[in-house]
Amino acid sequence: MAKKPDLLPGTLDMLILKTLTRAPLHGYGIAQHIKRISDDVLTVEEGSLYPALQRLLLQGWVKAEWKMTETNRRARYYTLTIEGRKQLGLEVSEFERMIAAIGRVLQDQEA
Amino acid sequence: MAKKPDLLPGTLDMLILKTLTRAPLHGYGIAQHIKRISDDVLTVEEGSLYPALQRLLLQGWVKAEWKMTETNRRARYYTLTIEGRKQLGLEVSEFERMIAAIGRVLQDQEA
DNA sequence: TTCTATCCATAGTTTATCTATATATTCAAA
DNA sequence: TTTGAATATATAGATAAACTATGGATAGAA
Repeated sequence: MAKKPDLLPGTLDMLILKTLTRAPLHGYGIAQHIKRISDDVLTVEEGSLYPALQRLLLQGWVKAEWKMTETNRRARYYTLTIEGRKQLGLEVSEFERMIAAIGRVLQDQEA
Repeated sequence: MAKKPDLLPGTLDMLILKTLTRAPLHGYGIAQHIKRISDDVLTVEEGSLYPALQRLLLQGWVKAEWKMTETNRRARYYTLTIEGRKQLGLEVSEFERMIAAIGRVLQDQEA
């Protein structure tokens, strides 16, 4: 039996960037937000999350800053950059183009 | 600049299985069909296609048979099995569940 | 004080896709 | 007639993303 994936591969960076359009947020909060808004369908494992955040930093799509949370915990807050916002737009367009194309294949009638 | 992917990772098996609901077909024809029906958005590279077909055979979701094409060429025709049809249903449900969840994240309003 | 939730991070594995390459045949064009 | 494009299969090796499994640390509640 094939196990259900936690994510659609290739969509994690987009989901993180989108989450950061609301406000700067730390990694743990990003993962929580994605899980909650998706009604528990999408789960971001730590082993996927932190490498993804490193990628985004390296690309200059987010910047990071250590701060204290409301509950007095040390956390690294990520903020979307201008380039990151642009990148999000590109990724969303491409994603929509892809799922529309997949939709055409899936809806193609047999017989 | 990130290169546009040819496919959304994780969706190829589903696309192949769906293509085979129409009629048995050889690998080359499957790739052509997906490309055509998707309006050239989805391109299945040979290095993705043939390993995918091996996976599907191994899982018992398709069976294969060598035949001659209409143009008198030797080709391996793949046929969807009962299990393959069932699997397709599962994969389509899961895919739709995922994209609906991603849609909720993407549509979440900032501000 | 012990457990749960919050928070970060990396090492190593797995898996899918892609690039590149190899082989072979048919048919049309030059 | 030979050359190239399209048809057809397949694998090896590289790349990249995600996952499993760890490890560490602190706050606050029970």
